[in-house]
Amino acid sequence: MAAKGKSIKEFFHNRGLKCTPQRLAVLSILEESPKHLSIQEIHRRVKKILPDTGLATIYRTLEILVDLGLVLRVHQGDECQNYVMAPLGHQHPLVCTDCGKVLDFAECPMEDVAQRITEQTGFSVEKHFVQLFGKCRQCQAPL
Amino acid sequence: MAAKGKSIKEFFHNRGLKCTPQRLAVLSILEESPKHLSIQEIHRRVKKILPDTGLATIYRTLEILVDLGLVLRVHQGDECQNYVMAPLGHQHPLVCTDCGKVLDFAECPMEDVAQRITEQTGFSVEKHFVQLFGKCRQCQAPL
DNA sequence: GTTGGTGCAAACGCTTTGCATCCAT
DNA sequence: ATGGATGCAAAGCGTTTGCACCAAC
Repeated sequence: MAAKGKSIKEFFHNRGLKCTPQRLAVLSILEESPKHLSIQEIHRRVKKILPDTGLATIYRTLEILVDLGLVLRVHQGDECQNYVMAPLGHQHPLVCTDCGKVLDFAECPMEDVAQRITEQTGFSVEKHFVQLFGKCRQCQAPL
Repeated sequence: MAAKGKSIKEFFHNRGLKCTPQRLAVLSILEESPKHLSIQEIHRRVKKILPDTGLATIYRTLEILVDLGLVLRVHQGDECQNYVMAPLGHQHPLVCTDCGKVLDFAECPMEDVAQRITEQTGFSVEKHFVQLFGKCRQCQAPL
């Protein structure tokens, strides 16, 4: 996180994109949030830092960040517009259904499964989408 | 599928719901489709059988069918309003990104993973959402 | 005969778009 | 300086809702 400022800037520049305060704000908000956020919530938080930010900018920014692979879109039942920072390696979200917090787990059993599916059905698996839901340690604890 | 007509009817009645031609039409369309369908596509097909069917009915019907667990909502990238018949046992969809066809695979490695996650993090996994994407045998074949 | 279901059309709300302005480079 | 990014407001469009009528029970 320390040298992130510079590398992010380069990251944008290398792709012919500008590094704007709005984009940095969205990134920093997602980075600091343990749970996925809705577009509305992201907008609300960005406006605390940059009060004039329009909702359209949030939409445009998130689209770019998802394209860049920095941010992940999370689908949960009816809720299809939630976003989290993309984990660095290959990981999957572990979403707490109580508090909405998101952990990650790196272990991925899908490679093996994919292999077997290809052998059995001829279907070649190219990607997978996995999300786990449950209760985090705190939310399990009696209050 | 033979004695389905009667059991479906009872299925609705047992829940205080009526068994209408529109609901049966949606079910039969989903049953006969190997791939998931969008709301618009379902509407189009229902109208071939019942020309006066309104779009609102499709929305209302799908919501009920999903609640009943008969139908599954599929999320694929930006497309969040696609529906397939729910597989009977515990299965996961295998979606072909070319033709949209959906196969199922019953093998589920998640139980083991869930166990290990609980041991390592204290997070208790209650459910999981898994979708695989790739190319089915036909779509891999050279044309 | 009841009551839930349907069709229609209007309302709604989220998302996208056009355009003038601004600012990162 | 200049082209991409932003803010604003309007347009667009998928989804939901209200209500009168209809049909399953």
